[in-house]
Amino acid sequence: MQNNHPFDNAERTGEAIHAGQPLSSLFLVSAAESVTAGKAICWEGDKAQHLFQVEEGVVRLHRIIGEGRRVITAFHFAGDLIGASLQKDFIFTAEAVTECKIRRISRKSFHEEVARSEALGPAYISLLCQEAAAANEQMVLLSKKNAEERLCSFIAKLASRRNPRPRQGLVRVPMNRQDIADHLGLTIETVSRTITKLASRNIIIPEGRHELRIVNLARLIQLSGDADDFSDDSCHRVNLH
Amino acid sequence: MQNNHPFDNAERTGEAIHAGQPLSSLFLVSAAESVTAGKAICWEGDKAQHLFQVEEGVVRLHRIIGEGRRVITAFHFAGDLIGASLQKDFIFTAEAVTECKIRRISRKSFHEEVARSEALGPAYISLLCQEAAAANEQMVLLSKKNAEERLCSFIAKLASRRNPRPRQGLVRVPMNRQDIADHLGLTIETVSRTITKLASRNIIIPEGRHELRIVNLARLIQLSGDADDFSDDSCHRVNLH
DNA sequence: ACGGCTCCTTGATCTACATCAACAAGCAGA
DNA sequence: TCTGCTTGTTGATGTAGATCAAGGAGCCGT
Repeated sequence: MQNNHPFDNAERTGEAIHAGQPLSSLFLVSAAESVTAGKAICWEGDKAQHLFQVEEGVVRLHRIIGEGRRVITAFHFAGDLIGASLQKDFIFTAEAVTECKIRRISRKSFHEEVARSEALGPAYISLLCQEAAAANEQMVLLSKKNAEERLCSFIAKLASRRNPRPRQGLVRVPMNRQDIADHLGLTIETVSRTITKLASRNIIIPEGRHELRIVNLARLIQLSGDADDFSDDSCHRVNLH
Repeated sequence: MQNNHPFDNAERTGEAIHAGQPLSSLFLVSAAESVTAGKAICWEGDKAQHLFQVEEGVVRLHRIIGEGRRVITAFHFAGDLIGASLQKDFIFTAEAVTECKIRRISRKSFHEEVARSEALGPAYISLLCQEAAAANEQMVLLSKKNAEERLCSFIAKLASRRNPRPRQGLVRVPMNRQDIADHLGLTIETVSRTITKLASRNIIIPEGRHELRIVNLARLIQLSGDADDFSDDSCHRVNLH
């Protein structure tokens, strides 16, 4: 669909993703399923009978509210679980951003296995806590950051993730502008303009639609607005208030 | 501080809050502590050595990002736990909105007890899932709802919660306008104007600073924009896209 | 290599909400 | 009851980002 280089977009995993993640082993009992880019994996409102693991590729989770407003609450990459924090129904629709390989396990056996094993319970809880922390970050972003800060936060997060191409500051951006916009609470035009502006300031260089070269990571992080940064004039403004 | 009628603001609980919530029992070993309105219970960045339970009153969780921008990620009411979804450090500052009574338990014993008991594990996981769902709702609100929808969502949620005054549609609003603004990603002025507008349309009637009479709950919910509402013309617009 | 897609960029204009600025309403303390 | 302080309301104006509109760039199938 929007995926021109399936092999480039797909994040390689091998069995690497199953190394540090005890929960991953649960998914190995089932065969990997291929999902074409753009296709749904599960639907908001359906009974959440399975959990999924992304083995290869990128997945977006979204919700629609009246009049076709779409919110992408999260992207999931190779190794990530989908549906861990659900109780009954899916509260999001999951769709493949790129060509994906996923595995699934029934919610029932998942919980049985977690109950059975010593190690799995803590791993599961830890995962839920990480999701909570991510959700918190996103709330802060959506609540108080401006367009530039949102983009910088997003790009910095993409860059910090083990990217499949370890080449000099080159970050893969598997999702299209509309996905980014719907994740950051902006429009496609604002995303585009902001990227252009960051490029003109020589912080990043777009290389095609799906790659960004990070020229100045330190500045990018600074501009992301999570600032433990009291180096410049921001101090003064704090004191003013 | 901003609490003029301490007895009215405080949510009564007795032992009622410990009924349906297995995790609550863990907190009964410690004595209840009183917290004056406006005082902090824990600080962002500190080691999260305790979990808290609100026994009486209302607590706000917030984070500050550069230049004094404050985001209130959640309010917690009688019966709610604070810090359940943390791993190491507090990622928020918790402050009493009203005069509060809280109990605490060390993170260590909490996890020991959860590991020990059959019933506690699932209750804990269930709590984490509920928090995740709430965080998702908030992301949608902050990402795509306009000021009116945000206010209506907020008021409807307040109303749906067992309010201490069961009188005809009268909802207590313990927090001040600034708190509401920082929770909804708006300014104090916009909150004020939007309430005035809803009042002029006879959907709510403000009674003093800390109470709202809900005149038309159905309309309020409609306006909150979570619309499973395909009754009116919204259908057409969906089809257009 | 040529239409015909879809996705992206750029420019012009509009608008919801923020910001700035009074002022009013409560309440607290003398 | 008056005085002062904090919180909330209302109005005037400004602006970041949305919306509207028009190309341009990359990719696909033929």
